[in-house]
Amino acid sequence: MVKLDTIISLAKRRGFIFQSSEIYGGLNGCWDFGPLGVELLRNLKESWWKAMTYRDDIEGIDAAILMHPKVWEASGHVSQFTDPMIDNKVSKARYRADNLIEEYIERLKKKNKIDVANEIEQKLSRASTPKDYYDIIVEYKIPDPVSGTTEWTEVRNFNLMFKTFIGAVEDVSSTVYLRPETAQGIYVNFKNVLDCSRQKIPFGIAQIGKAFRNEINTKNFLFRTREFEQMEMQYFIEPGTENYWFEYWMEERMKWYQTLGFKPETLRFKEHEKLAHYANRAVDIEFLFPFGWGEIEGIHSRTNFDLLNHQNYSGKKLEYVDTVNNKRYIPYVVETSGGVTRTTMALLCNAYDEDEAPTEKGTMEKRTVLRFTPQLAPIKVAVFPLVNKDGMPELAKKIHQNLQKYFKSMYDDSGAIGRRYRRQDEIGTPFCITVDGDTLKDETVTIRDRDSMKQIRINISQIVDYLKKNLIFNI
RNA sequence: GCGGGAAUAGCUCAGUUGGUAGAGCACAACCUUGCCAAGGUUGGGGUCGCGGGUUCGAGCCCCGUUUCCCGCUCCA
Repeated sequence: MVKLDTIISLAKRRGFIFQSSEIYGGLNGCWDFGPLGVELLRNLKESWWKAMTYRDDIEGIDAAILMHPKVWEASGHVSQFTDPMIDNKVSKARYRADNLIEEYIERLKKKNKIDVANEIEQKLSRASTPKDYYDIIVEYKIPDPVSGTTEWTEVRNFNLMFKTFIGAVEDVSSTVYLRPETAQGIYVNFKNVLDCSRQKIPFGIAQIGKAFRNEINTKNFLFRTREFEQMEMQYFIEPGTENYWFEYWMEERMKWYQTLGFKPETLRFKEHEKLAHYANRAVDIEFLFPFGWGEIEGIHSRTNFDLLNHQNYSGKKLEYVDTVNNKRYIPYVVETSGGVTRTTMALLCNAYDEDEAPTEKGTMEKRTVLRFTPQLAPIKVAVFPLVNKDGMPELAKKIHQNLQKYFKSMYDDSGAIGRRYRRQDEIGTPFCITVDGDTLKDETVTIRDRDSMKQIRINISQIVDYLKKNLIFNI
């Protein structure tokens, strides 16, 4: 397994990913995409957009990041997207207060102190404010597992939503949030899309966009960041059909990740045991990162939780009327929520490989190669003159300029030919075209394949068709 | 948030008991080169993460801080 350091170093060196505000010392957990990174990112999003919206039953939207504050009251984010944290003054360990209490209950149960355990459990189930949690911890003298002491700070609520202000006055009435998920932009537009699109249930709405969470910790390069991009699709269905559609989307989504070139053994489903308040089933698609398994997409059965709450909070009917079967209901939702940023990192990890390539002298040398599936590769094709004379550079440039109309192409005449192949290998360019002496005579060029390093010879007029054939998504 | 490690050129790193910075690769130009990098010549690029302090003098010592990595914790 490749080390994360290796990926970070290559990403920096070749212009995939830079640290945010690097000249000022960086900003914790924030990263910028460089020239190659942004191509990879856009190719990924393009692939998802096509897979989701190039079908009859899904429409796309692009909602604003800033939304009415009531959206987040209705969704439960204002009250529940919050971690009640408590610090032990001796060990300086920090815990989520509710987790601390739950662990204590478990320990009591193991010691057969069932009565006390049940009593605390009762109180925990009614607790919602920081003070509620604090009172339980004090009343039952719950100790710190690390230090064994009961010297606790107050419980403080960390809401994970970023706040900002609309207009000149910075107060409660002007407070808005940066969206912590893109899904709500879809729910609040459910009626609009339904009314304009002539869709019938079941149908979905897809969206790609940035979301923001004021995480206490960022971690593992792009994996946990405060600003990230999501690709989400909310599929609206008739209540009672959620199990069918859940299975359907699990399968569809896993198939899609496989078309991106992920090795099957690096992907798995992970069923959630503890469910969030809005869900009645949740499964993650996980990728095997250098640091272990990590979620890249969540598939959630969200019932009618969100639409029902938006109906209640807004006072606007969000029902679906099925005129054929004479039914009316608030639709259930099966959500597929993919992380664009995380998947881009996963693609880099998955693509990274080292093998051996022959040298001029006939020995073998280490070769670094990013094995992106051709459709995702930042640069699709590079064009070289074999040597810089006899009109080869001019002809190669002409071929490159023509290809640039269709594909991201690169021209390179610097250094030995083998070196130029290696440069392209390291950034994952799937095809390299070389103009040589024969090209001047019979208008044929060689096309060299990144993975096999094998070459075939074709006519200049066939290049575009050849590349098109190999660069179209097969989904 | 805790513990550990690290930060010197784009990357990987060296830098003597403190005496005002080097290598390899990369990059640019030219030459060479007839298919798998590390031939030649020349060149650009660093206030040693940032801020203080000690000192005649700090990349090196001290304090603070930022950022990254690893392990815990956390991830409605």
